[in-house]
Amino acid sequence: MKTKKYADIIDVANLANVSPATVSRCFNHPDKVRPDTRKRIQLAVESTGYIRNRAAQAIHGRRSGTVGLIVPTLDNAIFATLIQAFSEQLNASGFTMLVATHGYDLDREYQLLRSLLEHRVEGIGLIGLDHKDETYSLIDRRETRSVAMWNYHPDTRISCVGADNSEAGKLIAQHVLDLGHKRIALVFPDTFENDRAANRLEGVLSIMNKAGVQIPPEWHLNTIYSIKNAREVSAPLLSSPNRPTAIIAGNDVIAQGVIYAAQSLGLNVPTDISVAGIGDFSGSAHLLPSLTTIKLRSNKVGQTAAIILDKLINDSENKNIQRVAIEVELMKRQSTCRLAI
Amino acid sequence: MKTKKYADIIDVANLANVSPATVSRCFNHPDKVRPDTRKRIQLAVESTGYIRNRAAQAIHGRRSGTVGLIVPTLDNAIFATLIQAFSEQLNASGFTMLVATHGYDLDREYQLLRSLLEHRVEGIGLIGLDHKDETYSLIDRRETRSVAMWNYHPDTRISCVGADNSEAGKLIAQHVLDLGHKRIALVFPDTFENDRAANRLEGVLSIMNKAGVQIPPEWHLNTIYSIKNAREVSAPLLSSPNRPTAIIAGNDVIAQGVIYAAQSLGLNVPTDISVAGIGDFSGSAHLLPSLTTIKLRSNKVGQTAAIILDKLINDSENKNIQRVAIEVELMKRQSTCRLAI
DNA sequence: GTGAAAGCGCTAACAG
DNA sequence: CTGTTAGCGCTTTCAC
Repeated sequence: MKTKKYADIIDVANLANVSPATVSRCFNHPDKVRPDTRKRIQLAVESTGYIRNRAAQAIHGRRSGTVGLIVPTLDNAIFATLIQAFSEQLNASGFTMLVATHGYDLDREYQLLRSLLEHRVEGIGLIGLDHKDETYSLIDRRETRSVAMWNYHPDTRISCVGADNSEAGKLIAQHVLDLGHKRIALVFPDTFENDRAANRLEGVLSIMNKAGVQIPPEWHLNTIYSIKNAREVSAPLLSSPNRPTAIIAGNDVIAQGVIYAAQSLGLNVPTDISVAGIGDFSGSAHLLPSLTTIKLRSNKVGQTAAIILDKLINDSENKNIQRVAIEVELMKRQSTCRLAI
Repeated sequence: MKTKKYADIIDVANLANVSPATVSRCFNHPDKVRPDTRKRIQLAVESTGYIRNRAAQAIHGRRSGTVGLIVPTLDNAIFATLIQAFSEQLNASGFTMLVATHGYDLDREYQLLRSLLEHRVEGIGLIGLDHKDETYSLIDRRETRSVAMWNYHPDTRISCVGADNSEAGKLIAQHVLDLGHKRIALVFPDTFENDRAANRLEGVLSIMNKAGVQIPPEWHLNTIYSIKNAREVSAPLLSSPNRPTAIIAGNDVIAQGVIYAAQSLGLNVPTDISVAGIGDFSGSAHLLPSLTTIKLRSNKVGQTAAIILDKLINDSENKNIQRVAIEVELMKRQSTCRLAI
């Protein structure tokens, strides 16, 4: 004797006096089932406590109803907004999101992609454009719909949507130059396997170069994404008698650390030193002083990416690579000011 | 003629000159397959580009290899650390995490639970202890291994691991009282469908009561989780001539908003007004002034929860409800000080 | 240690 | 509109 634990589609069918096929149809093509039959099935579902088995659905090579997302880390305000928007938009299209984090290890990213593919995700969201060749080939080979978020680039192997980080770097650099600064320092995260930071830096440097402004190597500081580290790393620079008049930080968290370093050394931001960030994180507008930065609209990036992915998955037509640049915008606020003469 | 797109277990079997059954065994019980056979299969897997189909596995009522996580939102530093730790520990046990967000809507949470169950997750992580009765019954009915994170309580329907938020409230309240304050205001988020905030508030109030300190209703402010809103909401209170000498905020983000409100009104924190938070978010130690708060160790909560869930899933023995309280700790920092006489 | 065969729960034709 | 039939890709008894 077999004791089934949970109701399956057959139990529902029996109770509703229809065939399993009809029950199945009722879920997948409700319009093809007569309303009263539908109601009977609905009732049977409730009274049996039946819960569909997506796995059994997915086996037909059909929809698994999941989309994978691979991010470096969740423990970071940086991606939070992005992921939230991505996830919400995806949910609205009926997908459930499988998330995995690789901790900035691209080998791990490849492994995670394989693992998500085992779950037969219908699409993949990635962060950035810097991925292993294996990762790209696997995506190609399985023809996995995919979209890279965060970074826009006109020439990519997969669809992408993101801010033009190079443009962001240029904008903030130009702003600082426009204020008359020439003695400028940089506090950036490591650009290794982090193309966002690399692009921003490249943007900043290109504008500096064009303006003929040199940044001495010892004024190009390296930090991790942490207020604490940024603060520690920039303190020596700020306490030097020969300090810069402006600092451009690789992102807002770093900028916040720099501001704290300055303030605890008794420097006024911005009159003693201007500080600019990139990212416009939630909260940046409400710091004291409020932070001049570049708005990246990460929620729009996440949402747009989800829409593109949905289209890639559902429109058998539009299989071409889509590339969307989300505008960046200079947010002039209190932490930067014109250089006193 | 059938054109299969991707290699399946049969292709692998043919290439390796074994039966599909052996290939399957090779994945699931490698020790039951001779090493050289195993190697041959391994080779065939690589050359065919075969990727296992978890869905087909899951259909046998066996492991889906996924665990579900339902959180109110991802767009919030509050849960980021927790989720990251949970996810990492889960990954270490070989699970992939399915994440869904309900935006603080508990009806939606129930729907998401159903949806995750459709994917046959092997376990569920939830935030908080406040859930619909349907949610709890569904978990019971399907005997879903589950763990509630964030909040500890000695009497729960499912396993839980979290900080004792009531204790956190008590600790911070006692600290403020110990500093001699009697004119104390509260800035808290809405406690509706948010048991963490409710427990913290209850802890604070119980200590206040015990000490005979009354908090006038107009000094009990309500805000959402945002620096901006907290700042706006607390400004009127702070600019009143008859202002409190200390403010306890429902969490660190709110506390930061309160501090900014005070500072932009020209008040010194802590000499003019003490401000305390709860949570010890990353960054709180590096604010200016650094924030006195209660450390909640959310990474430990997430990690412990994942370990418990893994145990619940894999140890057929230990099916009892587990409850773990993660210690809270007062972090005395610069934003509070003894009341000047 | 390995293969053959019988499903797992569901869905997509195809009839009716 | 609904039922019948034939699998999807894999795992698991049972033999061998």
